[in-house]
Amino acid sequence: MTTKSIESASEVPAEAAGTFPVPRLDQQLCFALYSASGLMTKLYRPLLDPLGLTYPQYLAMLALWEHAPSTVGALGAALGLDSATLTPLLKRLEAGGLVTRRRDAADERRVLVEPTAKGQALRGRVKDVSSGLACSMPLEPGELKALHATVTRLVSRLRNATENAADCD
Amino acid sequence: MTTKSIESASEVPAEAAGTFPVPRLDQQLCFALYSASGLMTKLYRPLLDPLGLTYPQYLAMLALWEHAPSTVGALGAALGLDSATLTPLLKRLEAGGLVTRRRDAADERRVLVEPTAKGQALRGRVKDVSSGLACSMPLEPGELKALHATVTRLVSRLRNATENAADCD
DNA sequence: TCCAATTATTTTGTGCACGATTAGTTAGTG
DNA sequence: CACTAACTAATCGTGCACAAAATAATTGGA
Repeated sequence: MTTKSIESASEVPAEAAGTFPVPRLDQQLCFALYSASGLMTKLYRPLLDPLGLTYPQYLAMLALWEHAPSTVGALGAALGLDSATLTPLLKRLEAGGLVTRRRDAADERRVLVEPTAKGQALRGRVKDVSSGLACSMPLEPGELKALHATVTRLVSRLRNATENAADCD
Repeated sequence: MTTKSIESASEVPAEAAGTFPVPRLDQQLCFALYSASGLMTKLYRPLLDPLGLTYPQYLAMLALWEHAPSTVGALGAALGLDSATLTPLLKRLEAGGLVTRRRDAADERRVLVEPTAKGQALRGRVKDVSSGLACSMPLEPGELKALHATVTRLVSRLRNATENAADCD
């Protein structure tokens, strides 16, 4: 593992104050998560393409299949997305005939989103996505479960951290 | 709320009658990784803003501090990014005076990227980013280390899976 | 020498994501 | 009855990401 000492050999001309110990890319958890997320999206792409969905659109449909009708705000809270991201995404889903968007009669500020019949029909084809993916998951079941639990815990705590936004400055 | 919290460890029989058992959002590892990655980026933002860096730009600088000069292709391999993504990103770093881009004299096809003095100077201020972040990391050290190891293994295997692209169809 | 294949970068088009801003609705106050 | 405050969604500008096509230089033959 120790591939050190090649780095400082010649190319970097040794700053006056000396080179600071910068965190290495492969030691950063954030980079590992960033890479894993990107690769998962790439893994989903060929499965979602025939369904006419992008990965975030797939997540939105999952949330709507679980609970509908749903307001844009509630959907954003479930997915961790801003309304500025969600609105155009939902408009594309609406353009594809998968969801409907309508003002809530009781509170005209809200917009209710709901799968159409076509959107519901997509539900059956999603099983193939999950099963096709499970077979590509290159971890043992127990390991995978533990990973999911840990990441979920991390997410729930990061949510607090980013909300408070001034924990330790 | 308590709709059957069993994950149905084997296959799904219920072909008929309407609603198919769609995977729940909070049971999806991919969604957990997606959320974690997004939240990490959000957590970094206030720390990187004063440095004039976005999160992907920060990753690129980390890679360049480790090894420079570097070709665009090598950088893309290290970060898992396409050159079509990297080129405009590097141009913005160049516009900010943090890196230089020049053709390789030995092989005019390549473009070499290297931090400027200003880019090197940023190195010292990055320590604050790491330390500021470590304090917000809401996991125990051991747990964090295990998580990093598992995600790293997942990433390396996903890389193969996405390259081969036809493991189990 | 010239031409085809290879390699690397850039461009184009589509979509995701966020911060900041704007507009409209609802509710609470004087 | 305005008038204000809080809330919801939409809009604008910037930046990230990828696939596919276009561009450019190098290399390897015939």
